[in-house]
Amino acid sequence: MEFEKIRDALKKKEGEPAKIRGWIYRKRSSGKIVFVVIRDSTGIMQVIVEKSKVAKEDFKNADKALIESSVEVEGVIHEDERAPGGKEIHATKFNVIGFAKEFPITEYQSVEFLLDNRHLWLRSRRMTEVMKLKASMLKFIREWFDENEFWEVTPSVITMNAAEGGATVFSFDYFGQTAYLSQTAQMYLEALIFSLERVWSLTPSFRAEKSRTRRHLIEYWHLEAEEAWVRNEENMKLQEEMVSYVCQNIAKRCKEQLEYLGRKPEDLMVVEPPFKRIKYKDAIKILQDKGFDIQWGDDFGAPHEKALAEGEEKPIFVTNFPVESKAFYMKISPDGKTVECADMIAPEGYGEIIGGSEREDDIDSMIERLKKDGADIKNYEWYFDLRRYGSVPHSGFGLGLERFLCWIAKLEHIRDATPFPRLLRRAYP
RNA sequence: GCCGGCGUAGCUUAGUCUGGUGGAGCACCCGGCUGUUAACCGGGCGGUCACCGGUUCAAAUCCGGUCGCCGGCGCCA
Repeated sequence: MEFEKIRDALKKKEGEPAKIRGWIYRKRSSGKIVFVVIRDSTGIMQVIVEKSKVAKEDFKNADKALIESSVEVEGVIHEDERAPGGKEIHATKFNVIGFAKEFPITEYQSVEFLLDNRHLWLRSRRMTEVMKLKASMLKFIREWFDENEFWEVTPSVITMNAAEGGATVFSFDYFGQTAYLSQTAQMYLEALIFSLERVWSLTPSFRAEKSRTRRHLIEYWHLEAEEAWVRNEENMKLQEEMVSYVCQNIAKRCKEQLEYLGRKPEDLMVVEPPFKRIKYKDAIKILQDKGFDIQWGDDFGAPHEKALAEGEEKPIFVTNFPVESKAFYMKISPDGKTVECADMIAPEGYGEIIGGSEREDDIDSMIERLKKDGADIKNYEWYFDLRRYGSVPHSGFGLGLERFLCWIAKLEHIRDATPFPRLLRRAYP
């Protein structure tokens, strides 16, 4: 008989044989009977080991094996309302594969301790459900891009182009030259649209910002797309369609994970196009009316984003930010003061999850803005070439995958949206 | 960079204000129990009170410094 997943064993009927393997999740013993709850990647199931029903050695091992020991179990299914899930296995064989030492993570846990023991905490139900949700998100994202004729591409993470609007970069020695860890794949994606037209990529991005908030990771997964022949308005349409597609599929197909994490599927089912669009200048007025001390030219902080999305069930777009507050590659609007950009702000205070824009095609304008940022123009020559050889209107956007997941999974801190978070003071384990 | 908080057993903590032999729960070990639900009952093991210095007859406790961590702001996705 083959091993089966706990999910499948739980579907079996009274009296059927079962054979599972996994890790001890909980254990209680009572003299001549041991209750062992086994965990595998699909769920948990209680196993009953009775002294009179198994080999002497098997009972002894079941009795002494500590939590997180790895085990193989054979037995018979019994329906019993006292068991979690309503079914349990009465063991005929109980084989310990790896005896666990005393597991450090117990009933009481602090944030710091769990981060120190992240490699073990990943086994928790909570982290497991979050990682499953993340995998599902990626699956639906791929589906959507595939159905909308985007090509997935694999740009480099090592780059010589340092600047993206003043955000701090990690630098390192590249055989005698200074190279950087990428903060965005955007410029490489722009190069690829001249053959593939619509491209997207998923890469790690690195920000050496000394940010210490629940919305920042030093290393995060950056989902970026770039589209030829697309202007800002259509760019927003693509974003809201993609985000809605992911939300609705998560709501329909990941109920178990959502329920465990406390996110109602209905919250995500309502996410559908179109999303509300607010121009920056109107957003400023709204914020002033709400009592914020903010004026034209100021960038939004977390409290501003939260206030703007207050009462919204769906994300909103804030468009047309002042030229000075955005990156050199964003196309300047006809008014000359703002750029053709849009930030997507998630509801419930989760903040900005997407930044996107139509791209500038005027080389002189870009050079002027780059110089203001103190960038070395010669590293951008290749990028200007893209405007010299058959330039087309084009747009793109970048989504912080962990921020998106934070909102979807209703997480309190972005560190839980990734298995090994890189934080300001922590890169171990 | 700025503001705030916390470091006591493997873990979670009481004790710090008001100085006088550091208590408990969990985990683990031993014993008991044939239906437990993060079981229960009895016993046991476990502490350089983050580190350095100062005050004092006496410091976990008061003072100064160092280190580590957490929360928030700013910046950003």
